[in-house]
Amino acid sequence: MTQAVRHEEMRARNLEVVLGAVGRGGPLTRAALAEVTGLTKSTVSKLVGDLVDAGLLAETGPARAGERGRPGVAVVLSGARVASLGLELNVDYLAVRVLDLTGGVRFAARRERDNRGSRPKKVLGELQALATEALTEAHRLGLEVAGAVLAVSGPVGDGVLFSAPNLGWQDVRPADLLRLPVPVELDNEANLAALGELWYGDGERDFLYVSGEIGIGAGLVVNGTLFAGATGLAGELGHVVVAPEGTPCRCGGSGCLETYAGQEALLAAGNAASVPALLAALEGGDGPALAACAAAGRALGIALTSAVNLLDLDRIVLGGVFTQLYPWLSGPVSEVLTTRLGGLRATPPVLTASRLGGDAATLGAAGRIIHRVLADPAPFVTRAQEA
Amino acid sequence: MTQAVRHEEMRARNLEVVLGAVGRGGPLTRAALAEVTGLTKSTVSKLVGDLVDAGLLAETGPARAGERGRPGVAVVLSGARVASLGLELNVDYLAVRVLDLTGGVRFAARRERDNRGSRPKKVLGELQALATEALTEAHRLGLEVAGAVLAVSGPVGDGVLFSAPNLGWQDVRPADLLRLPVPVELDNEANLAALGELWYGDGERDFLYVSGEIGIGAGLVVNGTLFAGATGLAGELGHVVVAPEGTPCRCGGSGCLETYAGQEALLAAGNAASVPALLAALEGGDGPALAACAAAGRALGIALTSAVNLLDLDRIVLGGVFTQLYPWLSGPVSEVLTTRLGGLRATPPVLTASRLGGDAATLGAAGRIIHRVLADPAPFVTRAQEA
DNA sequence: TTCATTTAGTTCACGTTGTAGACTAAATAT
DNA sequence: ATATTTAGTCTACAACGTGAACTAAATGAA
Repeated sequence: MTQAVRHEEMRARNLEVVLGAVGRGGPLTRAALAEVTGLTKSTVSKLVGDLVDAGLLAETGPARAGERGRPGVAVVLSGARVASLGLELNVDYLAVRVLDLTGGVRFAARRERDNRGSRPKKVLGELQALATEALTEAHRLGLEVAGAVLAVSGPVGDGVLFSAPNLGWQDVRPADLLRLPVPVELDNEANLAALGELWYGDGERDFLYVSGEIGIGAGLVVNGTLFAGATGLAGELGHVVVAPEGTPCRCGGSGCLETYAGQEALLAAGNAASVPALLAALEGGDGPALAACAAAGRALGIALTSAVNLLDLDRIVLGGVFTQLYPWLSGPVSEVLTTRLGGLRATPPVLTASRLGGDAATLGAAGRIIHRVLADPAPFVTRAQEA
Repeated sequence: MTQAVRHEEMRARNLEVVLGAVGRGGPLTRAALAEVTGLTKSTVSKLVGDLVDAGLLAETGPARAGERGRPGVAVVLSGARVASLGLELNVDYLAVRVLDLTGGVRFAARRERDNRGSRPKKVLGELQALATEALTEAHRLGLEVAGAVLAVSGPVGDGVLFSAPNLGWQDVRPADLLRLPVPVELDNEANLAALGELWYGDGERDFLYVSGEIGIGAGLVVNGTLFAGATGLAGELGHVVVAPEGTPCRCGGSGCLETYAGQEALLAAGNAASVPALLAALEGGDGPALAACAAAGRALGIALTSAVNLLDLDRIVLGGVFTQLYPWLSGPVSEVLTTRLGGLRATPPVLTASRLGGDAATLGAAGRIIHRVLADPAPFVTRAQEA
């Protein structure tokens, strides 16, 4: 239901409109903002003034020199006040990242460590230490950290990580074990990585981000918005059926994509002990490794065919392990997509490797808080007091 | 991008808030509306007055008799002014329906006729005649028809019906051949039927509506909103892969759901010449017919498993031919869903037959216009003139 | 150099809309 | 009959955006 609009909400919405226009349109003068937003110059002036006072916008030098007329003063997003904390808990590493309002990385750290089989308390304790470092640094830089988001691999709902196949965890509430002075939210790694690609990638607004790890997840972005389904569990690409009578899967079904293109299946089929080993074998032209990738690619192509038909996808971004395997996967995947979708779609979907690689999840996690501030700056803005 | 909010938009939004609250909350007094919306009594009074003057709300008799205090006057949606026209072009029939703001059916007609192979011009000419009847009747009832929406089976975009497998049409612009005094929009039958179930069904706000015809389409409703994908082509359930090395499909792929559960496959496997014949055979316990349905059900179950994993579905509504075949399909479909999803979801999705049956599409088509008026009533409301 | 022209930004009286609380209206309870 | 309670209206007021006048700061022409 739409909420009632009072004067306060009108102002809040217009603050957002101005801030958003600057965020998208680069440096803009007040006059240009009036043009773009449809508000009058007076209104824009007031709003910009308040946003500058709040530390969300900053004036740059005079713009547009050399032309006739008084040059305007352009404003840009200011990274001086608000920041956010992105956290990632992966099988092989822990990562944190502090982002300011402009998308600038103010702090980033990553600790390689094997979390397989470790107890939640221990792993989250280490993450807490890392996060505290990040918060300390943010504080030293004079930044107000508006919140934190933690990315985990596995289905998430209501603050609970239902299961983490790669860690062997079940029904964990990370926020309870992660005592931080800022509120911590939890979300799925694939969803957050998709948002990372959306906000800090190449500017595409419609795509499916596929995260290949032990499990295979996906995050769907449509018109610049994440689609998470009714309860936030959408994107379980790993259990899309690729062969109804195929290999049994831990989910209870059989022939799920995961049993053909999941990390474990890939390594087993490629006779490799680890992903680096598999990569080395592939680069060395090793037969089983190449065959394993080709088979995984075809399976992925079939699952993606179903996904394209259901979700209407024009662009697919391969992330996680698939980013590194992209040179060996893209051929078979594209081939399957092209043959199977030729009769239905004018052009097959564009396939690319993730541009952000392993940074996507922390960028998306931190970006989520940043974009919440951009979408509703009012709480950070004090009404200008008429002297 | 959010648009700037001026006083006019503030008022427009609040008109919507009040109208929407009445639409959802049944008869409500001004006092109750103030409570519900968070607006003050004075504001609500003004807005309600204008909406009543506009013919969008109507006062009913005094509410809440027998209690202490002055009884309030409840208002309800008024069906007296605005109406809309829903049109459906199906293989076997043409249908029209006039709906008023309350969802009341003011006119409905359906002409059975076999449109297979007919030229677009001829079929749409007949539809135009039927639609004109409907508009005449609406006019006689004093209703202002705000618009019309036409439901067709097949992928649609930008007013173009790209292909209609059941009719043998390609790249038709129905609105051009359908000269009516109201603007005509075009949309996919599965999407519109899904909206019909949402607005005039049993009030569920999250479900996948599956339309089984010659092709198999689907409309996804999440949180009361239709999900149509980036270009409006989402929901092509018929070409979800059910068996990668299976029966070749007209789409260029093979093993698509359509080749197992599409109407043609069903009739062929069941040795029946038509759907009524198949139904008769099923009721008579005919072996091949029963086997055909069971096989189609299993295939549908596999495709829906993929859909549930990708879209996070809690509820699936079977429409089109599947509604009539529901007694024979639900068993195998449920069984497959339960086994294959058991390890992933707490409860398997609820499976039901469409409640509206063949009426869903025209209801959704007409409802689309109605809900557009409900979502933005301002154009219909004249500012009250202070005498 | 001077001044017209052009564009940017600010100021202020005003219009529109929602607010708060007093006021009127219409019912039941005592 | 009168107090009490709830509904709805009325009116002075406040919040916010508007529009036009005004000031500021640049270029270009005389």
